[in-house]
Amino acid sequence: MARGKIQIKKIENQTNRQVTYSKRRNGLFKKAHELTVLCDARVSIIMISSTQKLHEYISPSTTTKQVFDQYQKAVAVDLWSSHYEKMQEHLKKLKDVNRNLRREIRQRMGESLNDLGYDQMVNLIEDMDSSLRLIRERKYKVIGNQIETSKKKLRNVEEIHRNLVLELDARQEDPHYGLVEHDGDYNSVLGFPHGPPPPGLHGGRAASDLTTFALLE
Amino acid sequence: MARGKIQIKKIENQTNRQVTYSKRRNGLFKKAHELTVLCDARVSIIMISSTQKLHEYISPSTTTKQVFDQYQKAVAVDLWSSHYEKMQEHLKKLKDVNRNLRREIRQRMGESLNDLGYDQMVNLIEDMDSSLRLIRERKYKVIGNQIETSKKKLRNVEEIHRNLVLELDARQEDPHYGLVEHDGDYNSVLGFPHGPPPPGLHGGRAASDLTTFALLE
DNA sequence: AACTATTTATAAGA
DNA sequence: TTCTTATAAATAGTT
Repeated sequence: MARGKIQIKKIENQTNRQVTYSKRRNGLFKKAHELTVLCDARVSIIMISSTQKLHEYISPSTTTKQVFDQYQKAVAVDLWSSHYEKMQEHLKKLKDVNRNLRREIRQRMGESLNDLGYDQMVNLIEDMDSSLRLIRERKYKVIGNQIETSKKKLRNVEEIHRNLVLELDARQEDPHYGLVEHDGDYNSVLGFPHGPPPPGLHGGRAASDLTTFALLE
Repeated sequence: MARGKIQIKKIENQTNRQVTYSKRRNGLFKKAHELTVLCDARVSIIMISSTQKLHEYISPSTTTKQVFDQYQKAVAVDLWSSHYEKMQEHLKKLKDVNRNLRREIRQRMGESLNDLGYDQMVNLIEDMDSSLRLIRERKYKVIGNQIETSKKKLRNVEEIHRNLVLELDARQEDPHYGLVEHDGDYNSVLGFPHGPPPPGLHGGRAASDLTTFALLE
């Protein structure tokens, strides 16, 4: 309507469209407000842009809800229920599921058994028995892993100990053998972070096979 | 806006107001429609005149209800603020509880055991063991009850049998003893609804102690 | 409902 | 987004 007439058809340029939307939205809201004041009317405008953004105008003399209610009375359409009802339904379903889950747990804990028929009870026992077997298996596996880990650590400690002894022997024969400065700390690596090292392990300096440490992890 | 500027304030002249309302309403709807087309937007306008007449514009691409639903989703928090938020919270809590319950059941079924520490696993096993004992106890009790019931039934049957035998003996001595018409059906009462009566039980007529039947239930 | 002088809205450009 | 401005569109008051 200015600097050239325009056709009323979709503006393809995204930016242009956005700008026009913003400008005309303001224009529309201004007109709506003038109408509200001049004619003592109530106006509700809700707009959703092509980017799904929502804007609204509502006459100061009322609320959107009031206008909606009036509209409902006139058109006999229920505008409010759908949202609320869906939520209520969802809530109810969740509560049901919840109740059932609780009951199942109670039964698995030996309560509320009156709800169960004899056959169901037999099934439950079978199920729990096999579950228990599974869990016990798992427990044994965990124990086994722990033992395995302990054994590995022990083997490593023994290995290091053997090396140290060999080294010591070598040094007693030749005091200059393999003398290298090194501040590695066996204790923390071997799982003795603060306590004294076990007998036979004199930590502090080491010149021997460092690849051993990689195996420790 | 033509032939003289006007103040934006209520038009007191009733007729004038009505005319302006009509003109500007058309203007507003036209603008709304242009906006709809130019910017690919959706617009809903509801107007209520000072005489309580209702007019609406809705973009052809949608329905008033759709726009309302969208509006509700966007601003529901403002409209039924506390209620809606509480519901949302409740829903969330229920979902959480639900998730935990499911996890517990899964663990009790020997799944998702990675989530459990060793001690927790030991506790679970203890718990399930004692639960299993409870359920087995219950099962044995049910079995016991069933046996008890069967025994009672058997005793009753024997009792009735004895009475019949006594009665028969009495009648053989005196053919007129206790002769009374009666169509009671022992079989259904004693748990033989359709099959033949067991040997020694000749159902059909009975003249003796009817209080026995009350005990059968 | 039509007319039209004038105000207002706004498209395009910055 | 905001400002500018030439021009299109809306409309107040009149008929």
